Amino acid sequence: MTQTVPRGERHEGSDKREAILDAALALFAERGFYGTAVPLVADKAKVGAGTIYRYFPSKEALANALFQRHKRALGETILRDFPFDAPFREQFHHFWTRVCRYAAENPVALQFLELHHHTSYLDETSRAIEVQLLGTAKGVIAQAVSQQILKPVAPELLMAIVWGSFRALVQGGCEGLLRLDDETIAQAEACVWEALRR
Amino acid sequence: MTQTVPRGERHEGSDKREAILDAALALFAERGFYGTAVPLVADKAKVGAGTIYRYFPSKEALANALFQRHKRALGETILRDFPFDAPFREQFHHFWTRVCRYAAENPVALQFLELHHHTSYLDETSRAIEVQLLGTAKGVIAQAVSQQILKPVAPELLMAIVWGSFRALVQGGCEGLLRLDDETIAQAEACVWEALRR
Amino acid sequence: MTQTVPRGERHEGSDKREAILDAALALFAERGFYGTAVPLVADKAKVGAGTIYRYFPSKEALANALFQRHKRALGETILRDFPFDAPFREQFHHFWTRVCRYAAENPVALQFLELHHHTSYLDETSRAIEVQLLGTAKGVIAQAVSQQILKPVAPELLMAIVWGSFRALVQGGCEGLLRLDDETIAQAEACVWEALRR
Amino acid sequence: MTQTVPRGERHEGSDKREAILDAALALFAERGFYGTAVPLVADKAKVGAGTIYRYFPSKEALANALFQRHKRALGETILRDFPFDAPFREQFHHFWTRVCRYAAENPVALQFLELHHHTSYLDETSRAIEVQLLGTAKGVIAQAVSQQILKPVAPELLMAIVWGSFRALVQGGCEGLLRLDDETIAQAEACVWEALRR
DNA sequence: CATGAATGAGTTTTCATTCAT
DNA sequence: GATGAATGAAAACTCATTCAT
Repeated sequence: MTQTVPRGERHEGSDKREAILDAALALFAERGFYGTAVPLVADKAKVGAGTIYRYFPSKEALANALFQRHKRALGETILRDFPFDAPFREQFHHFWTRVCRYAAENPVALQFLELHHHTSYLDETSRAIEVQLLGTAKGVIAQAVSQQILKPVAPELLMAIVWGSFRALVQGGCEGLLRLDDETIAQAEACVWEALRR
Repeated sequence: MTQTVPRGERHEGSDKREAILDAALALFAERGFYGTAVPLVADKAKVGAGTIYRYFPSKEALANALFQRHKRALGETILRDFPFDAPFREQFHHFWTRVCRYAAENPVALQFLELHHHTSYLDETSRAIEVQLLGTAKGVIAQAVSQQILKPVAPELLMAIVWGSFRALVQGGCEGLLRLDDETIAQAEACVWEALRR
Repeated sequence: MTQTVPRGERHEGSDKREAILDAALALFAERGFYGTAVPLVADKAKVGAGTIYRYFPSKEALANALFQRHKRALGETILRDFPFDAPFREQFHHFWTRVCRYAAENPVALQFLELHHHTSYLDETSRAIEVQLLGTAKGVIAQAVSQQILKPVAPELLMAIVWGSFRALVQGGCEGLLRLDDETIAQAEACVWEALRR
Repeated sequence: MTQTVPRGERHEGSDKREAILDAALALFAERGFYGTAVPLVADKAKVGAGTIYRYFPSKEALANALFQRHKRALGETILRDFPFDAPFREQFHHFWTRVCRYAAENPVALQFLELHHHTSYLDETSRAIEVQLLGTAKGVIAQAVSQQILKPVAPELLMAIVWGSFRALVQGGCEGLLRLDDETIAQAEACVWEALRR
């Protein structure tokens, strides 16, 4: 019995914990937070209902752990190797490619992250992560606007177009209307770029 | 007892029914379907909890009535005087202006219509309305694509950009990041049009 | 159907509320707070489990309402017509007679009031009532001590003897070892008085 | 592995068993039987939750072991060297001194023994010990009554005064209102004796 | 018709007990 | 033997729905 688990990891990397997070992700994404009963998560994760409470103090805490995990992963996906010094066109390409590839590989996570009503159960930490990412994005966009690379409109408007298009793409992908293959991603990038650029 | 109600409308136009629908709209939009308790709707509508069940057979039915009412209104807003024979650019202008104005006037309705998890409680009728609107839109777009007015990509992709941008705009408006005034609407139209056009 | 309930009493005097309080009193007295499940109270009160929560926001609140009601009643029993200006012997007689008669008529209430572990769920109001009664008692006793009517020992010691004897009497009554008839009450008074008096 | 355990004691004298009993005593006394979770006992005893079940078949059994241990100890404290042939006054002195000293040294044990709701989980053995002690006491008292040393009232009444006063004293001690020093014990004895004696 | 008190099935959460390690 | 993670039955509490008034 060769144990592949090297460190003294109690909870963080536990099998059950992962199973619970995965089950919760799928169910929350499909049915929403309030529409998902805890025993349903337990069943899907193949653990007892009580077990969930050994890993998370409450249903809310579970949702927050989930949100933070995936929001952080998304943030890292975008920011890893981000070409801060390259021209904005290239920055946008980086962003779009990464974010779409992430969505293609984790469609459910995206679906979950973009749920409404996060507000009612997300804690400070979760909100802080969100705010920070948005702030970074806004900074980059605002700079490009002032450099007359992008259309002379409010950065928030451009961000809405970019992120709204992306979200709709992902949702279309989940509903089977669209496939998020490389070609579609590239086409979408070209379209959205036209919306942004001066 | 002088009845001011002229026609045989028992329920359709009743004050209470309207109050219930309004209250439910606000609450569903804010807290979601599962996050909203029926007695809360009753309180906000200033009727007894039981009264809701005189107008709607169930909470689900209430949500469906709400969905259908506002989806239909949105559809009519778009389709009334729709310039089917005008050039696509003008059609898009018509669509965008109408839909944005509707959103500016009924932000909560839009918020509600775009909730996730409608799927779990919407009935056939509600889904049919949705599908029909989407079908019409897709037809118009596909035609414009084949006329080489729009970029040579899947109509679904273009629709995602249009509707996704619109949704994000509305949400930005609701969150106070953006104001949906005429100038913003016009700017957004110009941006999105660039995304679409060949 | 002659309604004897004249005023617009919603909750305070409601039948169900009374039934719940009575059921809870009996069960808490018999099995303790933590040993009594809410549905058990509901069953005994012949109401649905949910109904309890229409009258009391929580199990704790129910226990507090119960405690305050009976502690107040006990306090009033003692203090009504209390002969503040009479000699202490007469004051003691008043106290002992009243308190024993109250116990004979409400043995379960007494049993409940003297439960351990009230501390963990009683709120400020409940505690305040308790403290006030004890304060009054201590004042009266301390005065009698300083008048050399009672033994020259700490008032707390005398109070412990009085109240401890009384409690044990009541408990003996509940367990069927003792009957709290007038003769027993008088005998006990005589005994305890000897413990107190100089 | 040098075993320091001399006799064949597997369980009886084990360190862990003692730790569990001590932890349970403190927690049961403070929070009651139903208010105390087994894992809490395990934590306080610094053993695994499962370990408790190696020493006691159930939570109830643990409570019974605890009750029997301390009730027996109390009984032995009273009965060791009990002057059965001495005059009753001396017997009472012996009893009162021993019992108060025991309480001063083991306040928590006393607090536990006098908990309500023992009834719901105590077994036959536990009850038998209680009954036997009470029987002995009653015998001694009844004899003194018939010898016209004590007031001509029911022995149960006198016992209630003695034991009730004692309990209240101990409780006052636990709550910090009273200190169970030798002087207080002596004063209390004098007071209670006046209550008893003819 | 309108009501809102009443309900019990369902929700989140706890905990005595078990069992693989 | 000892452990503590795992569990499911049961706890406290909520809420969609009904029904007597």
